[in-house]
Amino acid sequence: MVVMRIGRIPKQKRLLELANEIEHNPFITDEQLTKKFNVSIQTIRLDRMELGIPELRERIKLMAEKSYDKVVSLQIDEVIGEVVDLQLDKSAISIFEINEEHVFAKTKIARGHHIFSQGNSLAIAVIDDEVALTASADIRFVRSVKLGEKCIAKAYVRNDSLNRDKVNVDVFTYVGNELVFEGNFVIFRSDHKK
Amino acid sequence: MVVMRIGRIPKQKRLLELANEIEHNPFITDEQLTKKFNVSIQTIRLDRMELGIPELRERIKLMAEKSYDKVVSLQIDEVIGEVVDLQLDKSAISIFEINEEHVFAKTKIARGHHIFSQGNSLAIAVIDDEVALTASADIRFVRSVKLGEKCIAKAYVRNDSLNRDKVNVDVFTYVGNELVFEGNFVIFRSDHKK
DNA sequence: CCAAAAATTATTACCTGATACTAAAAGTAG
DNA sequence: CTACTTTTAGTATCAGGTAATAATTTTTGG
Repeated sequence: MVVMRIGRIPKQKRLLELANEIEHNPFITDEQLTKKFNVSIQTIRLDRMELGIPELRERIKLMAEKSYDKVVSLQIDEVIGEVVDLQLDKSAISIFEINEEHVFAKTKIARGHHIFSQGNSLAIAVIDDEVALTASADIRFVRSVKLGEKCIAKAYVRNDSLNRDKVNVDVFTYVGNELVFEGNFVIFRSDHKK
Repeated sequence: MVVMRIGRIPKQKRLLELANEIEHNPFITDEQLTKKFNVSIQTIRLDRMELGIPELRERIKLMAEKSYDKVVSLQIDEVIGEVVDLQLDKSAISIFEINEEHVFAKTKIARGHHIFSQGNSLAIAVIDDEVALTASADIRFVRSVKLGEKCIAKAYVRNDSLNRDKVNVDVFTYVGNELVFEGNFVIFRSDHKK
């Protein structure tokens, strides 16, 4: 068995530390790593091989590609959550999963505005109009939503409105069959073209 | 005056198209650009110089750094907007500037949920408690907010509440001295420790 | 203690996508 | 024709690597 003696840190430990170092500083070169670990550049490269960590240039390229995709997808998210059903001017359903970036670090409970955002953007999406803006809303958070839970929002357009420029949309959001949020949104529409 | 004859596109036009090409495909090499524009690689490089566009590797590095910063700052944003004044259990003020990612592409009007998010997170921040959650809210979007406008949200804790577990917070958001949003938030607090 | 195995270091050739610089050729205007 | 701009060509150099082969050092089993 291979057991390193004193004087230099053992290989296994170095591998762990190397992976860690690159993780939280992806912009470090092999050259700089040799100084950190007091080993030759070849050792660093063998280590990277073993760990399956690509070279600096590949790493930053991957990061850039990832963020580039994100920018594109950020412009796609006309709706917070994924619309699974849409009947214009009638009803709509969207699904939104709560993950780390949506919760309070301490409690792992979703921040209210994300739940609101899902409902609000669905209420906007269901309105078949060029320009639809939220005028006001009356909302209630029935119970808190936790990390990992899937929120299913259902929006219903109330057609009892007298005024054609204002539409009432009711939104109910569920986790499973438990109601977690409800809201009544008053939406302004620019001009109804149908 | 320099006016190019037929056969090749004029320099000024090429410069514009080059900037455009790199803008929406930052991962293109000078070599690939020579084929697109049918000029030598030196010309491409002179053009980049003139336009102040860095080389491929610099470009993707900048993108990666930007996204790396974003990941870090995403975890900092306990509050949407920048808190400029905070008197716990009394009042708070935050500033939030509307930029491209917050508006509808067509109209350049801010999506309602961002305005809501600023108000909601400020209402949470002003409550001096370990766990504070939004129970319900009654909100009104007074006028639409446009790209580039700075929203100043002011939150006031109403201390007329009988129930110590529920707190009412009023939020008024202004652009300049125009009211754009108002909301009354009912916040649940876990246990008041003072 | 000694030989085999493991780990590390050294060396060399090569790659991509550039910069920096010098020089020459081609096109264009007056 | 000539002054000027634009474009092309060529060379040297760089960073930050890959790939492969060999040599050296360290460790350990027995």
